[in-house]
Amino acid sequence: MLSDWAQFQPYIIQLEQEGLATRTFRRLDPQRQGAIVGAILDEATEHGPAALSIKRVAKRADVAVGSLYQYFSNRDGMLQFVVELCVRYTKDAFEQFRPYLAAMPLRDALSAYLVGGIEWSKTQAGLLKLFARAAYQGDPELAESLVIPIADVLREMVHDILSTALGRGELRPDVDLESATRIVHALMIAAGDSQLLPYLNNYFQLTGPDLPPEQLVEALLDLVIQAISAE
Amino acid sequence: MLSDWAQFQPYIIQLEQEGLATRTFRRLDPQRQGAIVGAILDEATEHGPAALSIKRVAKRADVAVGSLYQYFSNRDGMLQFVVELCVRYTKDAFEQFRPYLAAMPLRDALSAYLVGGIEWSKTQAGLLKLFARAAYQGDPELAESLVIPIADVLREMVHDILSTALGRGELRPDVDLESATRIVHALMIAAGDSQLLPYLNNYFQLTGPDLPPEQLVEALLDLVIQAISAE
DNA sequence: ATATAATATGAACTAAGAGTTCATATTATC
DNA sequence: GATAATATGAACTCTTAGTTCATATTATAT
Repeated sequence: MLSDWAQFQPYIIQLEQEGLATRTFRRLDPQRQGAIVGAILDEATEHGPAALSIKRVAKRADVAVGSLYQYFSNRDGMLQFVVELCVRYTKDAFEQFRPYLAAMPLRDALSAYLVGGIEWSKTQAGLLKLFARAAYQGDPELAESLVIPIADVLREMVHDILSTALGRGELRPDVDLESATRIVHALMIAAGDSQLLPYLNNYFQLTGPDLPPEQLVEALLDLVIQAISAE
Repeated sequence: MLSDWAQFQPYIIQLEQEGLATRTFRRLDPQRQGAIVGAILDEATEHGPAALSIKRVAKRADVAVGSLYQYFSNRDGMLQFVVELCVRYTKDAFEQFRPYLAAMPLRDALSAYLVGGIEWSKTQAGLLKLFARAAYQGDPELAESLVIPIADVLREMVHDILSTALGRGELRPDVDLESATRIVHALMIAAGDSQLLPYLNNYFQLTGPDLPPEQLVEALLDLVIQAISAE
């Protein structure tokens, strides 16, 4: 279920104007809208967005296939709709937090970024989950329209956090900001995604019987701080 | 092309005895064997092992579909064959390097592990590439038979490297070995895979215009050393 | 040289699943 | 009560998968 569905309205209006969804879809009662978008997201994260199937989405949302064709032009249009919804909503959400995070002390900022990102992804919608699934799939089309735009925002946020910390003298003066940003960005992704998509932890093995998620986060922050912070 | 094909013979004999390949396949001339295994690996890393298609493999290896059924019982058997080949060969290869890596100074060991792992994966065969592709796909069956076994070996190697370094007093005495192992393991994976499967770098963004692979490796090692090494 | 076994081949079959359409039923609106 | 809007899912086409098997080819043995 998608909480606080109202906040998606502006995006839906915008996407209707761009022809990615029909008037009929916009005028749908919100519960049905939510069920449909939720079903698309769930399907896309389960099988990967490239294998998104209209028939499965219809069954999952408890809606007729024919109806989906009243809402979207076709399968690709449907996928494009959720992809755009995902990109815009996620970007805006992160942009909103950006100044607050940059203003926090380094460790608090990284912690809030990671923990907040995970929590947000879990509760708000499968949006960031969908994004992660797309990223690990390698579809060239989604790379351009989805993966790179959001990955850029995420990396820029880490960059912001680190560069303001550097400005405040919290970092060792000899750290290379660019490479540190990239490495921390990748670490945050690995830690976040192995909680969001548990099967990834089979590979990354970041958490385990001896190291529950909360403890991992602490250890991760300790390590990063130890590596780049002054003293 | 698979270099040094002879070294795979023992594995093929073993797998024949276990019924994963036929006598006919074992007696095939090596060039044909290599072409087939190469085609399977290429297909599996391109579309992901779960979507491995016999017809595409046949076309790629320039062999008739019917022939593949003389070599393997069916599609699943074919997949199981390469998966087992991958697991056993990769595990053995890493086990072989293990003592050497553990004996090296920390930074050299990590560097050799990462750079060597990448080079090995590129030249020897698509074996480790296939493994990485499987890991990012989330198929539960492959998780048990492929991802977890190899990921365990990789993590154990990092653990070995770090724990012997600790024994030699190269690490800060207060580092937590377990969490450090897991974090370094994940970092190595992210760095290695974003070179092996370039589309991953769209997400991890570890390398970029300002940071070519070689420089990233240096930066990564610097950061890890700074974080956990004594002084 | 001939007979026999081993191997190679790809057209043909079956089956599942995809995307899409559309005639019809239902609901809302005026 | 009439007209427009929306909902529906069976039916269609198409692609592609896995698999089989009758036949052709090649190797081996006598």
